[in-house]
Amino acid sequence: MKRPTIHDVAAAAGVSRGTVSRLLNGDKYVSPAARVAIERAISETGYVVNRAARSLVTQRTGSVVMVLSEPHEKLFEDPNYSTMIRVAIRMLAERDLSLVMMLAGDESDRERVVRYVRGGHADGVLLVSTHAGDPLLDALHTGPPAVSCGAVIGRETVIPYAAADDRLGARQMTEYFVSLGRRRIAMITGPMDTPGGIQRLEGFADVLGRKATSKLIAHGDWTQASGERAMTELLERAPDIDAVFVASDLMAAGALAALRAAGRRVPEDVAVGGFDDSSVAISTHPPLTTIRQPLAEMAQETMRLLLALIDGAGHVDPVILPTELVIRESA
Amino acid sequence: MKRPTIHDVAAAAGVSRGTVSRLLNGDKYVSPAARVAIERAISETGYVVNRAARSLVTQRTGSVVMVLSEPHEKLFEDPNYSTMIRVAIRMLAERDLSLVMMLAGDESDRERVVRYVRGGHADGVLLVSTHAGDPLLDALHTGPPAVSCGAVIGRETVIPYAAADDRLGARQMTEYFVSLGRRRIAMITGPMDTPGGIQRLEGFADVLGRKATSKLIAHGDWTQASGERAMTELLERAPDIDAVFVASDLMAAGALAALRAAGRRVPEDVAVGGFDDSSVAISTHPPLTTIRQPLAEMAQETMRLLLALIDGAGHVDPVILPTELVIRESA
DNA sequence: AATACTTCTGTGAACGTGCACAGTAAAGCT
DNA sequence: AGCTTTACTGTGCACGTTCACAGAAGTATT
Repeated sequence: MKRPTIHDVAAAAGVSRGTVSRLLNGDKYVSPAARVAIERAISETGYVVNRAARSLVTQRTGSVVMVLSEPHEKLFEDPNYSTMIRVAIRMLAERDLSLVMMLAGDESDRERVVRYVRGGHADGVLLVSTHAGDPLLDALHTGPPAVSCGAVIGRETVIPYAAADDRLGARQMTEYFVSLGRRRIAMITGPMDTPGGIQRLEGFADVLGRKATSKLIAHGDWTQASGERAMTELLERAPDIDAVFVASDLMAAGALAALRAAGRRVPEDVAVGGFDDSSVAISTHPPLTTIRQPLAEMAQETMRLLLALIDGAGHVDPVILPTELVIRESA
Repeated sequence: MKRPTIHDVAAAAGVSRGTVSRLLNGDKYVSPAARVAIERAISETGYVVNRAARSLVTQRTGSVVMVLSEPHEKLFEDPNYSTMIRVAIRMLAERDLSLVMMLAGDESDRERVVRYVRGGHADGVLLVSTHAGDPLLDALHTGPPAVSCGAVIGRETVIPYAAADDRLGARQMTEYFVSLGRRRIAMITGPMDTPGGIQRLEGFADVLGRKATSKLIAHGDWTQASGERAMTELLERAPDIDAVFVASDLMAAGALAALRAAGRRVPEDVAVGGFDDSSVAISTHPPLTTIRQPLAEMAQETMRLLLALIDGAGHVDPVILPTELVIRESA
């Protein structure tokens, strides 16, 4: 059996297509009598508007595409995405928009994304974890509005974003270490081509000044294994470390393992601070003292920016949200 | 500037729409000369086919919808989803299909999903973590093909699925405990309206027979907190427990915390076994001995089933994949 | 030489919708 | 009474594509 069209509804309600269309699109100028007749006809026939036909004439698609730019292997290690996805679906659904997901891990992926967006298949683009200098960015310059959750390095003024105040968070943790009387404070950073990588290090340096020597700084790539590696390295370079600020909880979990292997007690010998307040923070032993990022709000604000742009706002300002120190047992 | 249409391409190549359309849709009967002319015209104009227009006539949408049926709060605690999403995007992209995400946490969500699917906006439906008796299921009976990652209780014969052999996995872990000489083996299950909840308990009982008394069984809801609660409960009921099989790694992390709080050493006093081999398994202390589920393969097989059905296969058989014991330090 | 087949091409119709426009009837105003 | 305004309704066209069909040109078969 064929799906009912707007024609069928109109016939059942004894009006014309135009009137049904007006009701559907929230136009005024529909008489109360027509309104009830149409509403009844819709529920009787089980009519659902055909998005394809609508898109064809309105030049809008009713969907937003979320582009995940992580290389494939380590995609989704970060619980960050989950929140973003959930919030995006939710806020889009309210406006009857749907969320399409695409990967942009390698060149062919990126090409596909560009074709998709250029082809006018999305009303908006939601960038997640896009790295500096991603070739995608140039291609996206034209086309529907794009926003990012977390700043895109080098495009801060071009691509609106909502992000946590990474630098503030790093300062909060470092100051906390100082207040505890720790003297030799090290840091494990994220990749230096990500905002979190750069700004958390900046916050660390803000507090420690010249005491933040390169000997006390090691780099990771957000993975647990890299955290473990970096910690081992730090312990070799500076065995007298009494605190370490790790730029993510997952890496901190790795650092804990390395410290345990080296026979250091946490927090007695070495205080450990994480970042994110993700679910791993409470599954480690000891539970991690960390910096809470307001993930849900970040996602919400990102979506707010995108929706505003889709609605025709010419310009929107980035949003920076405060972080918060969460004290548990690792420091 | 307007986007080029198939007309523009045809004009640029000096042929008619029909010929371009034939080339695009892989039809034979396109002369070599026309072929090169069209291909050149496409790349010169930057033409991208308009999916809405195509959908309108083909009655296909070029997209598959993934329906996440978790209640909102605890959505995505499970890394399971991430793999499924990644694999789905990947396999769909190969066929130029896109993935749309929808939530079905509450009644209004479900209604939206039904409208969407009934409205013909998806060529296939991908169910994830759908609970027994979900009202969505009846509504989905008609419409495009639907499959599930993990069995849907009560619909095993109606909705094809790919899943891990939960029962086998549970047997593997329980037998391992027995082989270690453990005598008082307890279990923390998942919710009893999920396949993982039911079948992992069945496997446990398969091995222990009447020794699996209700005193030694507690129920959780997959969350870490519930694992901790259940463990505490078990310790009260049966203080002489020397092993516990926990139906998920996340709950096992909770159980570890409870054991630590009770002063039991792991694995010396109590051996702990998890299930999933998710990322938390290596971030706990001690790292969890667990049952590996082949998540990626499960996702792949699920997609294979769905794609086969979309291609017109009338019937496909469920796929059950073997699990594997991963020995770490908790048992 | 006539016929049939193969390979290729162009054309018109249809898919279901929104929108501009024309039109109607009633009410309000001068 | 005539004119303008308001509230509402119906109609034709366009959106960009695929598909069925008709037909042309060349080749093989009788």
